[in-house]
Amino acid sequence: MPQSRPRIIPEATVARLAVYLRVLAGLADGGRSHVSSGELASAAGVNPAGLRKDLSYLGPCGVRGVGYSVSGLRDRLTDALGGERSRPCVLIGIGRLGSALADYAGFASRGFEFVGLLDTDPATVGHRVGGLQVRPVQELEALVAETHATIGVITTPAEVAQSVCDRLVSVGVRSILNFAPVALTVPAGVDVRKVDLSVELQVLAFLDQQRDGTPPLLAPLRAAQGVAR
Amino acid sequence: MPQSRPRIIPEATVARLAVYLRVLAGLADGGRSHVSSGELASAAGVNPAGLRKDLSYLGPCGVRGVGYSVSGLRDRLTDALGGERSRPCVLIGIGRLGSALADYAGFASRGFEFVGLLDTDPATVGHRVGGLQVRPVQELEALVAETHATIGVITTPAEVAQSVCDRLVSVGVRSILNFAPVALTVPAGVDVRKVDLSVELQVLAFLDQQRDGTPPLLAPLRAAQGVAR
DNA sequence: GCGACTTTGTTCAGGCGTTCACAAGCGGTT
DNA sequence: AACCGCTTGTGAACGCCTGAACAAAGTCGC
Ligand SMILES: NC(=O)c1ccc[n+]([C@@H]2O[C@H](COP(=O)([O-])OP(=O)(O)OC[C@H]3O[C@@H](n4cnc5c(N)ncnc54)[C@H](O)[C@@H]3O)[C@@H](O)[C@H]2O)c1
Ligand SMILES: NC(=O)c1ccc[n+]([C@@H]2O[C@H](COP(=O)([O-])OP(=O)(O)OC[C@H]3O[C@@H](n4cnc5c(N)ncnc54)[C@H](O)[C@@H]3O)[C@@H](O)[C@H]2O)c1
Repeated sequence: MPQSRPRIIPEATVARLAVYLRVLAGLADGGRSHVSSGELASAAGVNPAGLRKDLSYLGPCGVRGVGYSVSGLRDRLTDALGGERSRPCVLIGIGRLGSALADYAGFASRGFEFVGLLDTDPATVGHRVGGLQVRPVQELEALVAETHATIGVITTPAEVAQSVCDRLVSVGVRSILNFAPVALTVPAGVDVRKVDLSVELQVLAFLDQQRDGTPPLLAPLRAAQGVAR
Repeated sequence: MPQSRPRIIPEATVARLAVYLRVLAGLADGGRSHVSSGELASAAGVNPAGLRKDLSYLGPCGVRGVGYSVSGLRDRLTDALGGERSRPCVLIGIGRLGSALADYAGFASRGFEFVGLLDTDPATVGHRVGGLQVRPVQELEALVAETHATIGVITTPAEVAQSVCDRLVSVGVRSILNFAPVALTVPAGVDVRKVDLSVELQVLAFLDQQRDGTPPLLAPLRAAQGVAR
């Protein structure tokens, strides 16, 4: 009676589970059969105790005194994060960034497959990118209905991102990854994650200034471990 | 005697300040002179009270009963986040993703300027991308010394990311933005921020499954406001 | 078969971040 | 000049997450 699943998993933990899963995939390729929490944590760049806490949300999945079975834990994590089934995605805005994403092989290996590339630019529509032909954005609704895409990725200019988002939501897409520098408004029940590269650079600039300007009162204290977050 | 700065600013707040700054830039272009915390928060996709708390780290910068001066607040934020000075950046790995970043105009407008593009591939070296010529990666050390670059952006394959990172650190770069799916190890005093797109998709997949699988016990409760994080 | 060592799983405390609610302050109006 | 409404700034409570210490448990060696 494996009835220990119903525990809720914090979103921060989910993000780390995805990292562990990738590390485990690498270890499995390398032929390793077992790992300790310490080694896995080091490879993932986190605290060993935190890693064990994260894994404990899935119930016991290691063997005391030995560690974790690489393949066993990988399968468990795969399952917890949504199974192995392929997740069809649509990508809207096939410019420089969109093309890079469409071409990227690293998504397919995790089960994320682009089933539709959409753009308005007549010069772009019709081109093949990453094995797929770019289609006019007018076909968005039909394409989502046809392919049952569940994830929408927005790489259009910021001005049109909200309207694209609205169209995605209207045809049932409830998971959206947004690269445009705007805050999207969506109804409850729809999840949006935003990737904002300018903000990342700006935070680095701030930390840089803080380091040079006020060295005595650096906020907390960085772990001497030297492992980045 | 504007001596109220020494307060420390949480990193989460810094990231939001960068968002506010972008919204303010847009409002200034639109000719607005004042904004209320409510309007600004709505545009940034955050809670109004939280926004005011964020701004309070900079000391009082609004007028009660009126709101915030758009240009005044923008200047204050610009200053807090590292000033207006141009921040020279080097980009290593001019593949699909690297090219997209090098070509992007949105960074320069915030003061981030790429002063060096580096790659190993002989087929890529010499090409012009975004107004800059790609240089062989052997010149990394010389280029950083010459341009005084303070930020390094890594878009190489994961296998070589750590070695590239080490070289950047060895010549004094203390701010690194990493797109490769590995946890970089750096000495104390160096800041690394990681952008992991596979993880973002994986989190969306998890939320999707959670929604369909266990609707009754959704973790906290989503804000009815419908504003995404 | 037993003991000791290794590593997990969990509990506890501390810190951070977020949210709500209210008092203080300013402008406009009478 | 005083009042009223609007908006900021802040204090406090709450919840989440992180980091560390401890006990349970299984394996390996003898
Ligand atoms: N390129 C980067 O490195 C980078 C970095 C940070 C943020 N971004 C953001 O990502 C987004 C895309 O950036 P980019 O550099 O690829 O820009 P881009 O101009 O190269 O590409 C945008 C694409 O969207 C298409 N498009 C425009 N309107 C559309 C619509 N209504 N429906 C469908 N497609 C439409 C355009 O035809 C174009 O192909 C922008 O919002 C940008 O701010 C990009
Ligand atoms: N393209 C995407 O959408 C995407 C998405 C998520 C993550 N990533 C990650 O970003 C990184 C780059 O992705 P990409 O799609 O641009 O790959 P890519 O293969 O197109 O580009 C990588 C570039 O790095 C260069 N390179 C290799 N070794 C180098 C070295 N030692 N020094 C300098 N340059 C070197 C290569 O010549 C190539 O030009 C990868 O780590 C990838 O996992 C990419």
